[in-house]
Amino acid sequence: MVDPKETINIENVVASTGIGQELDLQSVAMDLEGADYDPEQFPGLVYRTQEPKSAALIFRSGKIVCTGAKSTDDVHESLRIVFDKLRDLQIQVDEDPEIVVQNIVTSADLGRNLNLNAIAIGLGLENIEYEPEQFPGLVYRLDDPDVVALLFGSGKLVITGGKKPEDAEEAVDKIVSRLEELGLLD
Amino acid sequence: RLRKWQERIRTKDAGERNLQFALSEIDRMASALGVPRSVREVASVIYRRALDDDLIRGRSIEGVATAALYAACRKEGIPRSLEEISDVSRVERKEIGRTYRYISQELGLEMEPVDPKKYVPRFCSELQLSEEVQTKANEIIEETAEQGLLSGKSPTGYAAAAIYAASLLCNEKKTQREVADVAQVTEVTIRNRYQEQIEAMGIHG
DNA sequence: GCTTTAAAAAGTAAGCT
DNA sequence: AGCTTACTTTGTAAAGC
Repeated sequence: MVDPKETINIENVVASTGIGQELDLQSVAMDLEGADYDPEQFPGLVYRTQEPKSAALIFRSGKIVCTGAKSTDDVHESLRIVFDKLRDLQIQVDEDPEIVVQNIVTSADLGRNLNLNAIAIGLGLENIEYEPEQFPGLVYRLDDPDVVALLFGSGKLVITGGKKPEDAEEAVDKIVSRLEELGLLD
Repeated sequence: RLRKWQERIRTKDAGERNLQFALSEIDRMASALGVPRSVREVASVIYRRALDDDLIRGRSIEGVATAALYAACRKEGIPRSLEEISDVSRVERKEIGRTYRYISQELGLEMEPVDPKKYVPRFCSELQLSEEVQTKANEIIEETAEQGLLSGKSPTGYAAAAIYAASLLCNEKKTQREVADVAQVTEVTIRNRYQEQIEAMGIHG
């Protein structure tokens, strides 16, 4: 039996940072190739990096949100590219802006099909949300780590809301042992 | 503090005044759906509880009333799909679903997933199918669900496929389109669920 | 509460050939 | 009958309405 922990894959990392300088997004939009800026629709300017692939939301305040990266290293690499692009436009950017990971989305595979109906009852209807008419996944909120898991009939799952990769590992471990003690993983 | 107290009284009074409207809306929708009086009463109780727990803030009265009715139908064992419910409500399906999940969580309704078999009598009756077909459809649902085929699937689509399969097996054939129309699902969904079900049942369609 | 961005899971749906 | 595209769910920051 493959340890479900070994199947964990980081699918998306969201992080925030700031250059410590206010920006004139109108002029940045003019000079930065590929920038999408529509202040009527959303106050942030969207800039996409190709390698690593990510999307940066740049705000007037100088704060930046980076999303879509596949690892925390990719987040740093993507933001390094964004910082350099801004410096190319003669914009002052702090030396090493603090980058804070806000959310990590992970997928994993328990390796066997799940009876979501039985799991809903077993985990307790008050602890889960399972409405297959609206969404095929069962929503399970954990307290520690503070993450949300989406369990599917195929045995695959998604863990989101974590701030570090270990959160997903702990979550998978707890979910596996909980399902095992309920006799729902056989 | 006095201001907050006054505000609470004001919103409570407003809620009580709107209660009349909410209850009449529940009555109107329940009539349109043709559900028994017991369901309207359960829906009214759920709405009142939502009002008492201040769950209506930031939501429309009609949305909470509709969600309460949806929950009541399920609690009473005669579920209506969100599609059917939205047909008699002015609130869109997505909002009804969201509001239902919210009040269900907050009020601790502990709603069990809908059993597809609950749709069989009504859908079969609308299709003028015999008791034999209903029994067969229930068998298909029961057996395939036990094999784990139900996880993540919509109850209406699941029931529709079993009814379609049963109508074929009992020589009372209904087309996928006919079944799809009463269940408000697509023929594609019936086809997909049907294939899985007959394979699990060991039937060669 | 909404707006925007990203990604996964799996089911459902709609449009086109 | 496929194939493609797109929407449902979860979490998260940002600024502004």
